[in-house]
Amino acid sequence: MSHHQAFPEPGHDHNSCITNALANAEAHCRKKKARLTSQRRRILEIIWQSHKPVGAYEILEILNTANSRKAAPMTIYRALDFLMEHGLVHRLASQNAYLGCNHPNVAHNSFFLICSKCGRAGEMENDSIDEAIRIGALQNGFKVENQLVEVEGLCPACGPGQ
Amino acid sequence: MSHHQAFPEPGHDHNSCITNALANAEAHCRKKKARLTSQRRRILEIIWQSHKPVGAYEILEILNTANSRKAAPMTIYRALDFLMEHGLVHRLASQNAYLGCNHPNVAHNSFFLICSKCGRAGEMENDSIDEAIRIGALQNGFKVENQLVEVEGLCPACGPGQ
DNA sequence: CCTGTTTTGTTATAAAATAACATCGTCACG
DNA sequence: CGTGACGATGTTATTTTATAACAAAACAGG
Repeated sequence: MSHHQAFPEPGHDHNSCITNALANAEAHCRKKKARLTSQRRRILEIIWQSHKPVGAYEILEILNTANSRKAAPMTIYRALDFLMEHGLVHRLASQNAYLGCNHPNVAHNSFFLICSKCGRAGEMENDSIDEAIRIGALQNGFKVENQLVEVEGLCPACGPGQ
Repeated sequence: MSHHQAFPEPGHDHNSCITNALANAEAHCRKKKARLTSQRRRILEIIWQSHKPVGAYEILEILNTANSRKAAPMTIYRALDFLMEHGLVHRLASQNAYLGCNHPNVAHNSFFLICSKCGRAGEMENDSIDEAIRIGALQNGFKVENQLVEVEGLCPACGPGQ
């Protein structure tokens, strides 16, 4: 059993995911003296409403249905920039969408698993993949700086067993 | 030494890359009874002008500077759809750009190496990476259908040795 | 309280991709 | 040699995603 599963159980207590993520974010930002303003916090909270990656304009719409003041796209992208800079959110290039990260403090190369059925996404870390990529690249004389791994398939809840 | 290098030498005969790629494309389409029309061929040729991934609108511009008839973006995207469908071109999600593939016939999971200095990109295949991803995913109860690996770093020509 | 910096607001625009429908070409079949 | 159907292209409009540029507000630190 790994220290954290990429995909939570379907019936899990998601409120605690949210609470947890926000608490980690608070702590992380306090330590880094970064300003997790209420707006940024709110947007992070929206991102954590589910385990599905969320598009910037989706976030915008959610924010604006809740608020009477109407925000512009820039607002979202600026918050996302901040959140990504501090590792609180990752961007999934294959989806143009954003996913919360609940362990911003730990340095990590992330791999993303995206369920083609339910749309949820999970993050994992894996030294073997890292290593295989590093070696594969090196065989081509290539020095890795940065890697992007996004895997589509079936999550535990949607997989063949179910 | 592998049967094909992801990155060609800086001084290589690039005309032969182009010729080669187009010939492979012709052959592949003939076999598959797919219609590599002159427009599609032309766009493939533009993509092969370098080993750098090219954006759709870049292609458009190149096409339109050459021609008096002005094409619309749709034209490019349709050609790209065709070319991707037949494995003649891959899309790099991290760049919103397209890269020619010179071995459309061989079934392959591609990994892409993208040089952060010169912008060139190379394709490689690697069973170890495949396998590491499959296993890593499986440890999270996830069944892989499809994977995306795009690695940024320094190519042989730009790397620390140079 | 002032002051410089960071954050947010606002408007406009760029960049990437798709939708919908009309027209044209080509090829197989009669 | 038609002709009819299907695939390819043309055309216009629109959607989706993201950034630029500058003004106003909020805030930390002295």
